[in-house]
Parts: sequence; structure tokens; C-alpha cells
Amino acid sequence: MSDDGRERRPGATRRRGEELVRAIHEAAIEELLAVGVDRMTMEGIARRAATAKTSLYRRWSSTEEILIDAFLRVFPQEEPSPSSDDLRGDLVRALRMMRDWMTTVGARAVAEVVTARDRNPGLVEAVYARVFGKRGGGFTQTVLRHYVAHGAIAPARLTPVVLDIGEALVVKYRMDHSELPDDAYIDAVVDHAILPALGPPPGGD
Amino acid sequence: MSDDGRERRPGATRRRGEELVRAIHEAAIEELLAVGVDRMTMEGIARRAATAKTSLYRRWSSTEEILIDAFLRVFPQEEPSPSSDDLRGDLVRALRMMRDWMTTVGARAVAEVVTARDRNPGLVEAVYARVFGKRGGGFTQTVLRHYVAHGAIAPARLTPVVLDIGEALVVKYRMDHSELPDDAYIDAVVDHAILPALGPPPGGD
DNA sequence: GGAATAAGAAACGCTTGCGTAGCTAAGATA
DNA sequence: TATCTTAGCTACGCAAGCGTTTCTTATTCC
Repeated sequence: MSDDGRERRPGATRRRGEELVRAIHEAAIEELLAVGVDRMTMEGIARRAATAKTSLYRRWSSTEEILIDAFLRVFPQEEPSPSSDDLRGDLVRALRMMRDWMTTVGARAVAEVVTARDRNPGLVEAVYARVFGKRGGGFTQTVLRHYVAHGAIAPARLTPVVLDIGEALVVKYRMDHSELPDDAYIDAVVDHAILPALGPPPGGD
Repeated sequence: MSDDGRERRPGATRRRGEELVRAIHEAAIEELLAVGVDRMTMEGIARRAATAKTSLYRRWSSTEEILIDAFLRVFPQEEPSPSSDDLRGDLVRALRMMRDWMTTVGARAVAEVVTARDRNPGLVEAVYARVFGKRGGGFTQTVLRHYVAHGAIAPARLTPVVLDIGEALVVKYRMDHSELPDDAYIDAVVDHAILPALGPPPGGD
């Protein structure tokens, strides 16, 4: 009931420029997660940023514009670094990394926006361009390419489908249940789906 | 601008009872697809059904209730019927069936509702219970179980992960691109992901 | 210090949806 | 035909968001 505001700071300094803009960006993401793309309002964002509506309209003219702007400066995406000679271990680590990433604000924002893609095409593009990386976050992708480069996987095996298996199963799990998969499920994804699709190593290890 | 109404029928008969209820249900689904879960309104549904707000409030007290009700009487879900001795063919057919199903109103409704799961848990349950079938629509599932029963697949291979591979990849494809996968992609899903996960047939065909 | 800049606050009329009430009239029932 | 049920319509006061205007007041810049 009293969750929508932000505390006033009576004697505090007045924000301007970059500082204010950043605060508004953060508020926009918060608003997105709280009420969904379709219910975002300028007044809501202003409330969350503890600023005046006027300050929003001075720079943007819709919630969508604010959001796109917000996406364009956020969410660094960690890359898995396949190091060892342990394909299975690296795949598991990559998918765990993806799972962790899915708990972040950025990832939840992606999910929020993608469903409403028909209603907000511009937003979806911004999100894919910046937050989600190229086509769905290459978590296992990085690992798989690494092992292909080192001759442990036959290059022909790395079709677009195969590159997506892990991510697809994790995303679907999250869709069906309301939690993220646990370690055992991730292990199973690697053992029952990804590794079989890779087939035997070319040289016969 | 004038898309939201429905034509009046001046001398026409006045709907009541079941007929009216069905019209309202349809209008609710339409409204869902048009504006999204989060922006549905009683007035919008009434407008679409060309009825009076009063007639809605006589039976339900929120858009969510109407939607749940609507879901509870809809969308027969076709089942793939694995017949021949053609595992690959049956899998391809099952996934094509899934793809076709995804173009229906019901499927789009699922997608609409699932993202906003945090905000509408009741809806999500109703949708999963009725529209989406048990946990994500058993398109390939039906096929796979059939072939296990006939000894063509080792039962141990049929883990929850494996049952989901095909559906997961199709869903992810639709998330990443804005179209549904074509036949070639479905073939690839079967050949590069599902079949490898099933391993060689137990008897050695 | 004084001027320029930009943020905060309040109010504007307008629109849309809320949930309810009062009434008219269509269609089923007797 | 008379009656009862139930659509359909209109209107209500209320709340929230719109986009804009006007004014005050912090900060920054010179």
C-alpha cells in the first residue's frame, strides 16, 4: 500500500544531470519488474525515482523511451571461461552461470519484455541488442566453440540446434516450474541432452 | 481508433445465458491477446463482447475470474498418434503439431499469462491445468512413451530432461526469433538433439 | 556575489477504468 | 396474456494517469 514511494530527503542535496538520470533509469527497471511492461506509467517511475514528472518529460516522452535508454547502459554479461580439459565440467559451470544470471534484474527484465514483443517491438530489440547478448546468451556456446577449436568436438556437430539445447532446457524449466533448476537438473541436462548430441570425440580421445 | 467496439445489432435478438457467457469468454481471450494480462479491464471485455458492464459484474468480479473461467472451457488439445514404425517421422510430426498449436489463440494466451506469473499465480495455474496440458504439452512425450512401450527405446533414456528437449528448443526458437521454426529446423531438432539423446535402440533393431 | 540553469512542486482539464445503482425492455415461463 | 427473469443502458462519484503550464528554489557557473 505504501510501497510505491521513495523516502524524501528533507535537507538533502538536489540531484541533477547524470546522477538524476541514473536514478531514473534504475527506477524504470524497478517499475518494469514491479508492474510489467504494459502497466508502466510516467508517474510511477517518477514516484520510484523520487523526482518530479516534469523531470522525466524534460528528457523522454514515454516510458518505453526511458526503458530503452535504461537498457542501453546496463547489465554487464559475464562470459564463461572454459579453461580445463573438462568439457562436462565446463558445460555444467556455464549452465550454472546462466542460472545465476537469470536471477538478476537484467534477466527478469528480458523475460518481462519478450512476451509482450508484439506490443513493444522496439523494446525487444533494445533488450536483445544489449541485455541478452546475441541471440539468447551464449553460455554453453562459448564452451562448445572452445572445445571445437581444440579438436575435442567434431565441428559438424555444432549446429544451431545443438548450441541452444542447454539454454532451451533451462529456460523451459523456468517456464514450467516457478523456480530455477537445481544442480541435479543441470547435470541431467548436460548428461542426457548436450553430451549425447555432441557424439564421440573425433580423434577417439 | 474505432477498433475496440463491436457492431450493435439494432433489431437483433438479445443474448442470454450460455450464449452470452460464451461470447464474454471469447471476448476475454481476445482482450488478453490484444492488450496483455496486465492491462485487461472489465470495460474492455464488455466492449469486445458488445454487452454491458453490468452483465459482467453479475457473474464475475474481476477480469482474472473471467479469464480463468474462459480457460476452463476451451482449447481442445490434439494428441499426436504414433502409429507407424517410424520414430523419427513421428517425432517430426509431433513437433510440427506443436508448432501449429502455437499459432492458436490458446497457445498465445499461455505465453501471455506465463511471463506475468508473479503477478497472477492463479491464472498461471488455470492455464497449466487446462490449456497447456500437464507441464508443457506432451507432444514428443506421447511419441517417446509409445516407442518405449514397444521396446524401441531403452526406458532409462526417458528422463524428464529428454522428454522436454524438443519442446524446449521450439519454444526457445520462438522466443529468440519472432516466427515459428520451419520444417528444416524441426528436422534438425529431431536429428541433432532428440535422437542422439535416445541412444541406440536396446535390442539393436 | 549575481545570473543562468535545471530540479521540484502543484495544479490544470482530460481521459479511462472502477464498482454500483436505477431504470427500461427483451425473452422465457406460466 | 400476464409475469418474472435478466440483458442493456445511463449515470454516478472516485481514483489514476496523461501531458502541460506556472511558479519556486537549489545548484552551478562566471
